Amino acid sequence: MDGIDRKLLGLLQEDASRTNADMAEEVGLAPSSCLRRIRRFKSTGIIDRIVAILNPAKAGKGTKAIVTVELERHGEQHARRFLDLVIKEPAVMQAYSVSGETDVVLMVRVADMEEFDALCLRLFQDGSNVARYYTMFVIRTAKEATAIPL
Amino acid sequence: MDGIDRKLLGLLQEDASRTNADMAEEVGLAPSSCLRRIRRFKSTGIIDRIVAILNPAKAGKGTKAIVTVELERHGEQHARRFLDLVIKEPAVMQAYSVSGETDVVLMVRVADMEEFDALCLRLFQDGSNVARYYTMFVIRTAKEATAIPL
DNA sequence: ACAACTATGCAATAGTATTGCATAGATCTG
DNA sequence: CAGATCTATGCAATACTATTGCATAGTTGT
Repeated sequence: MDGIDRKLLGLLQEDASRTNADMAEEVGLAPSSCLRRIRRFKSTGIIDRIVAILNPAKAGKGTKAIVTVELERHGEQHARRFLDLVIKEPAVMQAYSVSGETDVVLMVRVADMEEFDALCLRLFQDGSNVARYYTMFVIRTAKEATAIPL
Repeated sequence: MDGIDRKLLGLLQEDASRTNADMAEEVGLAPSSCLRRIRRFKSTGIIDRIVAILNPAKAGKGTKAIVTVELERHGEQHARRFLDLVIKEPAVMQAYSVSGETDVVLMVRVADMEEFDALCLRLFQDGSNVARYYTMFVIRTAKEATAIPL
């Protein structure tokens, strides 16, 4: 993992649709050498996957909410049961167990309030082990990057 | 935007490194027709970009934190000034103005606590208009998708 | 019912990734 | 320190893939 590797990963995190020859020139390598490094990234798992990032508004999912959840019963078993429930929902894009006041944080993408309401009914119904939940609706997205700093 | 479009966008959100011919067969189109649809996604902006998603741990940024921020002085001018400050930090991957108890939510990726500490010193110093901030460290990532449900 | 527009498939072409091979550099070993 | 081993590199040939022109079929609007 040298400077060229970091530069390449940076380029790929910004735009993975560029041609290999193009990126090779930018980092100062021959196309074949460049390609072999990129392939190594994939085989070692540093690059997890190559994906298309959609524009949320144009994809009809313009509403984003951050939901913090306080569980009723804590402990491994109960926590896992709730998480297993939420990760099945496509609208729940991220789900984290966290330290602090609450136990779980969910990042949710929906079309509108109606869809959000329906989701909450499914996730926070009686028996889903949720004591309370707090919703923060995203008013403005100042930054939404996928690139990890290197 | 028909069923084939949604199927294609789904495939591209999962794996954008597949060959066009491959995906064309899966959705039941000729390669040329499939390619034209994908190109249209890009030109209309439904597809924002194609990127490499890195494995955070293997990229040396294994620590993630969700930071909620309460501003000292509210209002457009002051809020924007703080956001302009935070979006410059590569470690701040997402930054949102939100409704609710706090004003801003940051999603932060760092290597370790030392790096997090240094970041906080830069972001929450005197004069940055922050009244309080609350940090939730991610203990377990149950789900971290980039795909928007269609 | 006709015209205009759009999407499709085929086949030829252009562009790009991929591989084998010889070489240079780095690292290890006795 | 010399020799051996391993790894990365560049070049050039090859294989693969995207891309385009064109004729056709389907759809929409008047």
